[in-house]
Amino acid sequence: MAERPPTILDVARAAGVSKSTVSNVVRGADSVTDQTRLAVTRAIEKLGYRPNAVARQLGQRQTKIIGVVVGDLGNPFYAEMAKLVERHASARGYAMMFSNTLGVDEAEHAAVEMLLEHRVAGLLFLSFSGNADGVRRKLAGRFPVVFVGCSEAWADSVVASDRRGARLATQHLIDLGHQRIAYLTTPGVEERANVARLAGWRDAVDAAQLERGPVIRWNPFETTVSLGQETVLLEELLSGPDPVTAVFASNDLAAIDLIDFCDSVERRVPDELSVVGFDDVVLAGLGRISLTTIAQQQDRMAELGVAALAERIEQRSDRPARRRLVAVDLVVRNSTAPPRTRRRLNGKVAS
Amino acid sequence: MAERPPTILDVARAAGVSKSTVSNVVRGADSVTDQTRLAVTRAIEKLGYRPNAVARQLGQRQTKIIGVVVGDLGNPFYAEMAKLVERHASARGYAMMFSNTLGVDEAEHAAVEMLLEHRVAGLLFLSFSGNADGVRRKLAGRFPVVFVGCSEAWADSVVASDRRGARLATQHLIDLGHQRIAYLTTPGVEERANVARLAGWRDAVDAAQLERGPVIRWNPFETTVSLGQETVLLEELLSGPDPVTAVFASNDLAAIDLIDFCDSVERRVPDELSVVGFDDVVLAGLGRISLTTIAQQQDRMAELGVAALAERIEQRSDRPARRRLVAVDLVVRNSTAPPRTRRRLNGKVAS
DNA sequence: GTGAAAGCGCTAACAG
DNA sequence: CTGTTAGCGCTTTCAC
Repeated sequence: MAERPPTILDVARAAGVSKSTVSNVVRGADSVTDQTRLAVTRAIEKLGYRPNAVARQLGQRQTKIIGVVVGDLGNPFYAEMAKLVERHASARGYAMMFSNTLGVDEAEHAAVEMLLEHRVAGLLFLSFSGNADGVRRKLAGRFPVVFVGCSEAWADSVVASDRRGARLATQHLIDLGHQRIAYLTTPGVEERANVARLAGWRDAVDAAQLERGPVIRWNPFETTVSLGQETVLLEELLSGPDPVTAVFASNDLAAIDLIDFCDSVERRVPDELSVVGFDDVVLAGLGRISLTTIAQQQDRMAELGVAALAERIEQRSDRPARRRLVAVDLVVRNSTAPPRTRRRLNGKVAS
Repeated sequence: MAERPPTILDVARAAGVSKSTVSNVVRGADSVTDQTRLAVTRAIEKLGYRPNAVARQLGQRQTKIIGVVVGDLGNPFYAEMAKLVERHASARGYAMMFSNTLGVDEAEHAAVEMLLEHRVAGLLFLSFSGNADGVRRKLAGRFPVVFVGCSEAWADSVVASDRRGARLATQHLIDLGHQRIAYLTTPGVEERANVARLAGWRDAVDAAQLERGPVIRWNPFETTVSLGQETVLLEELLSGPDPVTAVFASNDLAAIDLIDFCDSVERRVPDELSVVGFDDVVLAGLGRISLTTIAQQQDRMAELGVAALAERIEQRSDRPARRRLVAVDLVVRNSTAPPRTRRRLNGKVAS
């Protein structure tokens, strides 16, 4: 199959002009007579010529590809993000190469390396393993890089106002009357985001002069959790003499897993436990889940991220790294309610 | 920033050998003395040389990139599929370029064109717009193509046993005692798959000598559905004198939307309506959703798809297109139950 | 406006 | 084993 595809030279011959002329019309240069342009165009049609991007890239010493590294495409938040980034990038004429790192440091390293070998014009990180000094050294200051939804001091980034969102979420619980509010995180949550959200939770709890509830690390496959050094049963934390009545989870998936757990031990949400998440993944809006959460403006973030990267690529400016914060919104649904009530807020809040 | 990166020539000079020798060690050719290999390796380290994949591709007239076209990365089923494909492809040394077509014909066309310009080694479709004759003509028989989770007669494909799965699902409902079983589909379901699943539903209903229930086309944003030419309220279909007691939905998302709808009109699932889906997306397994469904072996499909594509790419054989069927399994959860035997009064919905 | 010629960084025979 | 020599398909000066 596949006898070699026609080249610019074949077109030139067929149209009776030179290589360069064909090149000029293909690239839409203005300095071409309508007549020759027509002749060339016809030859292109006739031969079914398709420009070879690889050759172009080599000639220009520059590609129109942006490399996207993402931890887990299976996570709906990232999948959505990837899709949006693709949209904005392709609107600007960039193609994308993807690399899924599964959150493994090594894989991330290899992914970056592969992308660089392909001479992508820039790198967009949708997630970044904390421990990646090697990557920083390789890239910092020499290569267009932008972080979206995560951030590193050495490059541009676009992030949601994590801390503010966490404050919002926690304040919502406080407003409902909760006194003992826990913070819960799971593996697979971006570490920086985690830290910021924890801080926001602390801000709100402290500002209300409440005692801080426990900070829980939970692996959803298990029934125990880590509390500092200790390991205790998750179930016990939620009951006991002075039970937690509300939990702010570091992201929606964690929140949903928690709700699932509550269902399994017949602890009712929100009657007996209020839960709020972070991200507002599609899932959270389903009637059966109806999770109160903090919504990130994903499309806006993708847009800004791609714009920042494009700027770095096209202007090669050396301005210092810039960090853009994108606002977040509290979305109240049915996973939160005042503590220990029989009554329940009925009716869904759509927005 | 970025003074040009070192080339193979710089390395050659630094190591005191020729270009080709460097090339030989970079590609891991065996015909190199340990001594020169060492010298070259050191020079590479020292200069921070990174092979230029673009140049290699041009030289070899062949890339190690596979182009993946997908309709909607936001759909968890596709996102998962994309991730798995990436895994298997990168295990075989292929990089991936993605293109999200949003299900738009035109975008799909453009995506294919862009991927071809980049001279991807092969194309893997995760979804394919029915109307794409142009694409077929462009590709059929001349270019390595494989369809995964969808299929076209003119290329290799790997699909789940849609028809068999649909039979399984429907039979499950029949076994539970349902007599009036509807088939429901929504936009965004692959047309081929839809047809096959519809056929499987028909098979089972007919084999059980039941009257065929309605075939419903529903756009989840609306409260009405299409029934052949007619448009009726979805709610009416489910109540009325001879109500549907079970629905086989063409995929999980449709099923979940239906359940959501039922919740909103207080029609209880599974007590008053049994629902089964298709795909077994992660979502379906959540306690609160607990959807009975047909599980596809996504990882297996991704693996076979990538393998088939790799074979086409590497062997350039002209064997006829092959279609592989991957088995599916019924996963019974809590969205299905025996029908309630009592009859309803016209127009009155029991509370 | 159009053509000629010199790369881009690497691979791939083929000599030595 | 290593070096020499052509390309790969296109871009990009720079003459004409």
